[in-house]
Amino acid sequence: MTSPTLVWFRDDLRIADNPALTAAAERGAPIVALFILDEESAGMRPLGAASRWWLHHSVESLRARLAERGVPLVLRRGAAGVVVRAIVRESGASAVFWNRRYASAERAIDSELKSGLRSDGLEVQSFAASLLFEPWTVQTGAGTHYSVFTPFWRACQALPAPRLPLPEPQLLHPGSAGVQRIVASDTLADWNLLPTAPDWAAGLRETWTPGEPAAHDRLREFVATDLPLYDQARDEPSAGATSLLSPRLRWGEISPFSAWHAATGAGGSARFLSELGWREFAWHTLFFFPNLATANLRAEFDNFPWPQPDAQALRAWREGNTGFGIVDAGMRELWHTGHMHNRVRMITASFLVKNLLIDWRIGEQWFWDTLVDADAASNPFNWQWVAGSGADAAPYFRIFNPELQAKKFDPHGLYVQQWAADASPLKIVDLGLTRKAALGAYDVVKRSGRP
DNA sequence: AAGATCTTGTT
DNA sequence: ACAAGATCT
Repeated sequence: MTSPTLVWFRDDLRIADNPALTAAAERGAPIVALFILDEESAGMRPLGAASRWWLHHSVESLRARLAERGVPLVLRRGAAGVVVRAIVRESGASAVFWNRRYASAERAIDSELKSGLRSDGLEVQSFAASLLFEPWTVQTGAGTHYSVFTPFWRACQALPAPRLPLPEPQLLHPGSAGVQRIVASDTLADWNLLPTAPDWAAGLRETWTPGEPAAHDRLREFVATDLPLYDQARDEPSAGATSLLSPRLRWGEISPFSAWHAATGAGGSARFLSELGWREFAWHTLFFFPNLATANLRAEFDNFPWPQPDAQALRAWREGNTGFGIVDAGMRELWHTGHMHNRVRMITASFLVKNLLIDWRIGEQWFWDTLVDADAASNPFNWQWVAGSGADAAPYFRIFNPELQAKKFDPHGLYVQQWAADASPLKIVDLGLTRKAALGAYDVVKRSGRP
């Protein structure tokens, strides 16, 4: 019996353009695939509810597709460092391959495992798969990381172009099926990832098909029909011109390399590529600032005089009952579909922080819980961008006016009509007064930064 | 990835 | 009178 190669899947729930899986296939030995639900290791952020829903269906899709190719996907729950060692023992694996992760708790787990397994004599390899540019390869002239997007993205584009995506590896080796030891697996149902009592996921089911095949279908459709109009239409939430790739990228059902080359091959859109760039920049930032979700990137924002949060206002924001059509439409779209148009994310976030004066971390946590694309880097990065506390952030005095934004980007009210036709017109705040209050609070931050 | 207001240019 | 552009916050 040949000792197998263990491929540990994490944020890369795909078969195509999966360098770890391809390298395992080339190694020739049978493959055992593993996915761990790690709710135990120190520092792991618990998945939000919408993320758990997506994960369930995406893992199910991956399991079925690997099974068709003769590769068992073992599911286990527990601290990854312990589980991987157990699976190595149980399977008799002599090599362990995975694609890299970039958040700090995950990196700590992975590097400890890599050195531990290697000193046990195993072959361990990690691969670049989830980012176009490894964070440490993008450096300023001074050898530091970037804190402003434009020079960051310029530096990325001066690096060698992103590699071509890898084709699906050949996984079925004649005679290899069934020769592996059987390794016990949880069932997905054991993990209780889906909501019950109540089952609030009907809107998610209507909206999304998780899994690699649907991700590629969407990419093809986006490139063929939406990309030509992208630059002009991406900011109109009723236009349906955005890629809808965010949850697929977050879970790695499709790689950024596939998205990059599909877009450039179709004539490209500098704007769409730069959106991929913002995703890169968010991960670049998280890599060098691991507390991005909890700490202000600009330390002077620690002096922001947040008032006691208004529980009623917060609830109205969450439920889409603020009386501002575009805010309410966005929050309802989010609740129903687990997604919100990018422009509207900025508007609703600005409203929470700058009109309700509620700490960006509270909004970030709500998005974390309700977005199917909740991403450990992009979500806190973008909240800090809106709040003004982040990297290359919106200046503190840039306060969106939701009514002007609606006039500009939803001039016919189609988006508001779609999501908030029945919303109450009663406005919970005065935009002018709350704007002044926010400017006053930011002034405190500004003055605190001076000697 | 902005808003308010002031300035300049065109009817 | 109004719009586009510059400037400050």
